[in-house]
Amino acid sequence: MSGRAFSRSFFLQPTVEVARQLLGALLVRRLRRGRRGVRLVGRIVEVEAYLQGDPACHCVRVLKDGTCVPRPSPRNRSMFGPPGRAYVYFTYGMHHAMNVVAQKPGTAEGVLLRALEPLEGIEVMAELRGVPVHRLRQLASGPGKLTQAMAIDLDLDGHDLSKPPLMLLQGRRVEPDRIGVSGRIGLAKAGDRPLRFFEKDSPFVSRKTKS
DNA sequence: ATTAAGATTGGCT
DNA sequence: GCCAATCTTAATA
Repeated sequence: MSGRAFSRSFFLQPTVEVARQLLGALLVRRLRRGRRGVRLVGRIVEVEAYLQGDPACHCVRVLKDGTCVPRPSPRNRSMFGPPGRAYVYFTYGMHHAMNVVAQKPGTAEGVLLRALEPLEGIEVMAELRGVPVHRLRQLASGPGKLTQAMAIDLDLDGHDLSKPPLMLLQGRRVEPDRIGVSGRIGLAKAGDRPLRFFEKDSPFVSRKTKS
């Protein structure tokens, strides 16, 4: 199960295209467990794109007249940085979520990783999640579950995803007719835009698909 | 300084 | 389906 990192130019494509093409890619986490090293691998099956001029994006401020302006802040600074890095944030007082940063520095767009198909290191993932090993579908079917299963937290904010201990590698491509599209989940604003992409057949995607 | 909302999850009805 | 948990961030004063 090898695979190579994505090129810089990959992340400079339109972010929606980056999102679609990240389906099928592998997220690989190297962890130290006591004296041993462990490798956790998941295949990306669900993502959402967050764009400039998008009221739902953390990097945008919505003015009274409805216009959106970039809003750099300590939390979202990774999104304004180089592409191919991680933007990890903490929310609801208990969950982390991870994005892959796209576009050149200064342009804050990214792809939220929402669900993985667990492939390797499943026992460790289950332990990190606090669920029985056989409950495969509960391991990473949601942005908060995914980060918990892969031991991703704020320490990895800004991390270059072409290097250990957290890598994004090319996998087998998901054919366009196998990709489902819907509105994004859990948003107060702009939830209607078709910016969520998922593998239609996968039992590992998160739940409610509004649309 | 104060406060409201949040790219969620899990448990309960 | 509904709601509490939990606390940081960002907006408002």
